[in-house]
Amino acid sequence: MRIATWNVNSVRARLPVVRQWLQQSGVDVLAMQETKTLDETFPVAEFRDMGYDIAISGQKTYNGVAIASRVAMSNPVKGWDGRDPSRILAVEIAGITVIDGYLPHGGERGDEAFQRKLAFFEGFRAYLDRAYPADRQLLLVGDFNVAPEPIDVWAPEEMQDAIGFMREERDALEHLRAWGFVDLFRTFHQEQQYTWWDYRMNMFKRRMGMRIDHAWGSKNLSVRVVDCLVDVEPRTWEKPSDHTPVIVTISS
DNA sequence: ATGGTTGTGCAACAA
Repeated sequence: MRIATWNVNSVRARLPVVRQWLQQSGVDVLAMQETKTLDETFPVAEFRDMGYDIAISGQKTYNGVAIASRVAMSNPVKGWDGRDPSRILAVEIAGITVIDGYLPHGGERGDEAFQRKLAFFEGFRAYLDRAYPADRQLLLVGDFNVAPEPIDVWAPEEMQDAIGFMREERDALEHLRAWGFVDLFRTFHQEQQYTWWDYRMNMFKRRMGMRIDHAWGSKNLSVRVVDCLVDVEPRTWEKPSDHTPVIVTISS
């Protein structure tokens, strides 16, 4: 089974690109972030036509998460403790709990949103401690808006104040990971690889990006994972998202 | 220091 995560930056604006990628990749599950639309205006029929059932937790204009699956999916849970329903969506698929997360961007140091970002990571970790036993088969995927290590950004020395690579953000990310997750991409690949490139300043063409989209497995899930890779291709297409998909392959 | 781009929705904000 293959499960992917992709910040699509508006599911309606991105429909042609998402359709093309789903058809050529043939992944079983796609967790999306920044769908930017209400559940009522989500293009459900378009996903059904491609053979995918859909779980949605959206809002107008901002945020929004959704999971498309062509294998049986059950027990959708929006948010954590009822909070942030447009950022967190969990479902059960083949005995695996898949959590789709769009973690806060946070802005610059000193912005109100920056402290809220750090508090989100702390609070969400505490929620995972309460909600899930450590032996659970758990897959946490999504746009975490933080790059973990120097290799995951294009200029680590000059980026100490860059959104997504500040010391406080990296510490918050590591604290969340320490629930018991394994960074699946880094387990299988040691090379530099980004998942997001700013639309501005030709950052993609200049190969200046960050690895801020992640797939993390609990111990008991990670032993079943046989690969995790980044598919850069859809970032080269017309009208792309600024992010590109990460794919996890799990042995049956 | 600012600007650069994209999406939503039609001005301004978020990323």
